[in-house]
This record gives sequence, structure tokens and C-alpha cells, in this order.
Amino acid sequence: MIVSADRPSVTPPLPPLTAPVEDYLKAIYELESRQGSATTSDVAEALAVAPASVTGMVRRLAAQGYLDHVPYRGAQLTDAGRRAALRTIRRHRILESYLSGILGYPWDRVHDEAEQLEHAASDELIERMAAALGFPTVDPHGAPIPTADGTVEERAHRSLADWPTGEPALMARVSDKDAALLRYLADIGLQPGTEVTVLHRAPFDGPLTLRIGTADVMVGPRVASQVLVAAPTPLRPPDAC
Amino acid sequence: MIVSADRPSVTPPLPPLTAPVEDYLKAIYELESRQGSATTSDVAEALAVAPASVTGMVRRLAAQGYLDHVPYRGAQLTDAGRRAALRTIRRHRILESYLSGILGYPWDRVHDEAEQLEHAASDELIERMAAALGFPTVDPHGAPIPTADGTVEERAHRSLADWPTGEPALMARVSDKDAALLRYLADIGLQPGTEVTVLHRAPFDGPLTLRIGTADVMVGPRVASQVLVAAPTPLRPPDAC
DNA sequence: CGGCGTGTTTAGGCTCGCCTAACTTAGGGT
DNA sequence: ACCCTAAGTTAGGCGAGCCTAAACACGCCG
Repeated sequence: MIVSADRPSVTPPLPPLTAPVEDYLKAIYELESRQGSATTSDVAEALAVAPASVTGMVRRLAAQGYLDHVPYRGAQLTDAGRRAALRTIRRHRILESYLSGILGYPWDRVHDEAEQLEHAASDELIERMAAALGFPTVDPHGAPIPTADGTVEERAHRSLADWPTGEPALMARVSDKDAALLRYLADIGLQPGTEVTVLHRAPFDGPLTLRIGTADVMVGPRVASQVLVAAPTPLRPPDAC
Repeated sequence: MIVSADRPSVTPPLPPLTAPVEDYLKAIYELESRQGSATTSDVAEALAVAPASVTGMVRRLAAQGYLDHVPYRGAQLTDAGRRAALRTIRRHRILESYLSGILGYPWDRVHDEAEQLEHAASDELIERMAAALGFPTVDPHGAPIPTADGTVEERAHRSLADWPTGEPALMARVSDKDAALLRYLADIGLQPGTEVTVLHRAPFDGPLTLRIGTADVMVGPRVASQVLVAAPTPLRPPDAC
């Protein structure tokens, strides 16, 4: 009798995402926004997984509507995929902010912890943490925190390596993934919000001399290229009020 | 040549426990300490899993030295198993305390959240939370928090259902698993540390009249049997100092 | 002492994520 | 225009955890 009372094509209850799936979507999102597209091997490298595994997962995610996949031609997140990715990124960054701001974690150790917790924490927990922090808009590394409804304001920062000599800048952002670099930056007193000036640039891609506060320090070009900066006190454009 | 350079019998690197394994050990520990032993079907029910699955997992855990298993006769935790279980229980109870004490969770919702987080949180996170709480010894439901080196002080409390009429008692503990009961207890103002007196006990297993603070409330015998109490102000025995 | 029911275990199978090895495809170089 | 390589995909397999169905052991009761 009852033949097709409810067929599965109208999005069945939609199971909660597993941790690996969240990781794939997050990685693909980040690769897409960093380099426009995400290749199978990029994703494989980012997740420390064999390329064949990525192919398999991408097929699944495409079947579930999280991305569009043309074999041999790459994949692109759909709206649903992007929303899912941003949700995970929001959780990650709020967790990082909480660990650093409330629990006193050093900023080089928040990433790994958040990576685990982002898959386990409930929405309620995340929102309580956000509230305890006063709803921050950037995480401890300067990365913007997506809103709960899935939007991010990505600012286009310039690398300290390109910033003109002599002009003061505000340290704005650095990747959260390289713990050793973060320890080094903490050591020389460079964190988001710190004012920094390039005093001198040695030729042939040599070290830069920076003024941070009252101290002068020399850093290699690899470090400088990782540090993103902005113009100081970007005074609010006088529009509202 | 190199024949048995390192054989696997001397505890190989010992992989970190998976979430299901932690759940099994915790459940077995709790059943053992509540009723002396844990049967296959008890565990199956506690974990909402088929009995056959328990048999399989128990075999694995026995092979890894976490418990001794005599087929058809039941299983018993080894020292290693007990230590692992207590580690998970410690994490669970610290998480519950933190969620309730610092993040303002109502006590009926901390259990589920802690259940997820206990498998994801690092030791460092747990210890930072414990420190933020001032190293509590009991969780919000009155359950003792095992120490990091794997010992618990289980106090033998009496049920409020058995407590003599007219003698004041201190509410000491209640299970964290029944959210509806917890909401009800919060509602009538009964939480660990609250003073409570049984004013009257209706015959034939009828409701009890309690005095809590200045209010009198009637509770069913099922509720009373779940609430564990202790003698008030158990003044420290005058030994040290 | 034998049968029987409850509870446990075995047998066989499934999904999810991952792997390696073998293949196909796209697209640049000659 | 063709070939060759690098990248991507398919094929086949594995372990962890779970399931159902069928076989089996224990111990109680007649």
C-alpha cells in the first residue's frame, strides 16, 4: 500500500555533521578563500590525508549538496557548504578567544585545543562563551569571527613585508597554525593591535628592522611576510551620527 | 637478523582511548560501584547499544588489559581500567562544575554537554578549569571529583527517603542524569548544601512533607529516594591543628 | 536429572573514514 | 599534433563500532 509516503529527496532529517566532514568543509572554505579554489591534493595536504580519500569524501559531500564537483575539474562550496564551514570557523574562533581571553591560554596553544572542541561544543556553549567575552569580532590572532547567521567581514590586510618603510602600522593578523611563529611573535611583543614600524629593510630579501613600542628588533623576511598589518587608527568614516 | 628487537608485549605506545572506549569504561565503573558488578546487558542498556556490541567491546578491552573477562560470567575492571574510568569521570565532573559555576548553565543541562566535551578536552584545559574553580572536590550535583592521580572519596550517603523524621539533614547529592528531576529540585530549592527536614511521611509509601528553608513542600517517594543527604555540619574531627 | 528461559556469545553484515595500487585525464612542452 | 607527467579517480581492502539473527551456557524448577 503506502508506497512513497515520504521520499528521501526533500532533505531527510539531515544528520548532524561528523567531525571529519566539518574538517573537510572548513579546509575547503579556507583554501577557496585563500587561493580561489581548492584542489584535491590541497585538501589532502591540509588534512594530512591521502588524495584518494579526498575524492571519496568530495563525492559524498557533493551528493549531500555541500559542494559542486566536476570530476578532474575541482570542487566549489555551495551556499549550504559555505554556511556549514562558517559555522565551524565561528566555533573555532570563539573557542580560541575564550581559551586565550578567559582561561589564560598562551595564544600559540589555543589552535589545537579549539580544533578538538569545535566538533564537540553545543551551540549554547559557544554562545555563552561569546557572551562572556562580550561578543568579540576578531579572535586572538586577528581573524574575524563569522556571525551566527553565517557572514564574515574579511578585511584585506597587507603583509608587513610590503608595508612602506617608516610608516607606522597596526599589527592586524597572523595565522593561528604555526605555534613556533606565534611564540616568537609573543616574545618580541607583536600581537594584534600593536603598533609597528619598519625602520629598515636589508636588500636582497634580507631581514627587516622593526620598531615595536620602544624596542628595535630584526626579523627575517619569512616572519614579516606572515604578519598582516593595517593603517593605524582607521578612524571610523564619518557617516552615522 | 633482528628477530625480536621490540615485541609488542611490553605495552606498545598505547593509543589514546577513543570516545566509545571511554564511555564503556566509565559505564562499567559506575555499574560496578553501584551494584558490585556490571553485566553485559546492564552496560548495553546504559550505553543504549545492543548486548552483542558490548560482548565485542568487552573482548577488546580485556585484550588491552582494561578488564578481566570470563565469558558468561561478567567482567571486572583492572587497575588500568579503573584509572582510565576515573580520569574520564574527573573530566566530566570538572566540566559540569565549570559549566555551572562559571558559564551559568542551569544544572539540568550540564550533563549532556559535559558528556561530549569530556572526550575532546585536553588535560591542560581540564586543569585550567579546575584551577579557575579553585579545585573543587564535588560537582554541582554533589558527586565527588576524582583527583588527577585517580582516587575518589566516595561518601556513603543515606537517601532522604530513609532519613528520620524531624531531624534536619543537608542535601548532599543527586544523580546528574535525570534533567527533569533536576529542574524540579531546583524549583523547590533543593540543591547540595541545602538544609532539609522531613516533617511528615504519609503511610504506605506516600508523599513526604519537607521543610526547605522556610517553605514546606510535598514530594513523592520516588523523588525522596533519589535525594541523598548527610548529617548537618559534620564538624571536622579535631585531629590536625 | 532433564528441560527451559534468560542472558550471553558467535556469525555475518553494514557504514564511515581511511589506506595503497592501479588506472585515467588534463594540459603543458616539443 | 602528440606525448608525458602530474594530478585526480577507481578499485579493492582494513579497522572501529555498531546491528540482527542464530547458537549456546548457566542455573532454576519441576
